[in-house]
Amino acid sequence: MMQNPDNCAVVRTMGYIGGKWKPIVLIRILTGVKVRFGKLAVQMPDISRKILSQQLKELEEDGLIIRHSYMEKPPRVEYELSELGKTLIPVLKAMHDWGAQIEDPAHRSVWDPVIR
Amino acid sequence: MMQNPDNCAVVRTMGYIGGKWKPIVLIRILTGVKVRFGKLAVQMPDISRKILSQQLKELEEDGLIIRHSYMEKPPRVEYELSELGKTLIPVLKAMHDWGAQIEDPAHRSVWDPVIR
DNA sequence: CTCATTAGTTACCTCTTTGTTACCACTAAT
DNA sequence: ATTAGTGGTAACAAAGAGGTAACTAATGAG
Repeated sequence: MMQNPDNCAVVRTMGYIGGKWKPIVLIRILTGVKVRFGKLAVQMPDISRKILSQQLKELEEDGLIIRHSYMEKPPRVEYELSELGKTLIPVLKAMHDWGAQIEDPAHRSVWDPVIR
Repeated sequence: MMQNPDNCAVVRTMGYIGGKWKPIVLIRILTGVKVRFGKLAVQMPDISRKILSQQLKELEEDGLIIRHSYMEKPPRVEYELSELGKTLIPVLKAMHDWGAQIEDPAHRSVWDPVIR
């Protein structure tokens, strides 16, 4: 009966999105359109490029996002949500809604223009 | 437009439940009944008592749970979900449902007998 | 008298996560 | 020749999370 955390569904979820930046990165990617690495980096100035690429790699290894690498010079890499990643949308939305309701910040959320 | 993570609703939510053990502890407490420290510790053998009391203190400081301390010897302390904590239930449920769906474990979830 | 009980706290240590800085390879444009 | 643009990586530093063992105090059991 959930003796160890590996059997706990919530812990499993945390294993996927529990990183410090994972949820934000996912939200930036779930717009549906493919996003380039550089664009993500500009949108999130507080996360260094190394950490960003590290988080993206982990998300890809976990099968939540898909990485498209076009062998061009200069390089072009695009990320998009996988089918598995899309199933996370309700979770991210619930987390967003709660955080938005706790303290009403004077800014437009990423969800508003995208998910409506 | 969400330049820094402090303005992001998802990051704010993670600040409340982002710890490794926070969601599990919350789920154990949300049964509605007051729970004693020792019972929680027994239910979650993988979390040390020190970390458990630390997480409980943080959850209390964040206003998610209420701590009832009866000045007895030996001490008796009971925890229950606060009103604010109850608003987290949909989030925890979403996280649970996703984790349960990813890989169907052969065990009964905490939700099943409690939330129906 | 001594031990067990309960819910911690404190000091000390390790392991993991996160962050900073510098650098690469290649092309096109200046 | 040099610079800008792209998507990174390697080496190192810092911060955070988590763990163990020892200690507290009043009462009741043996």
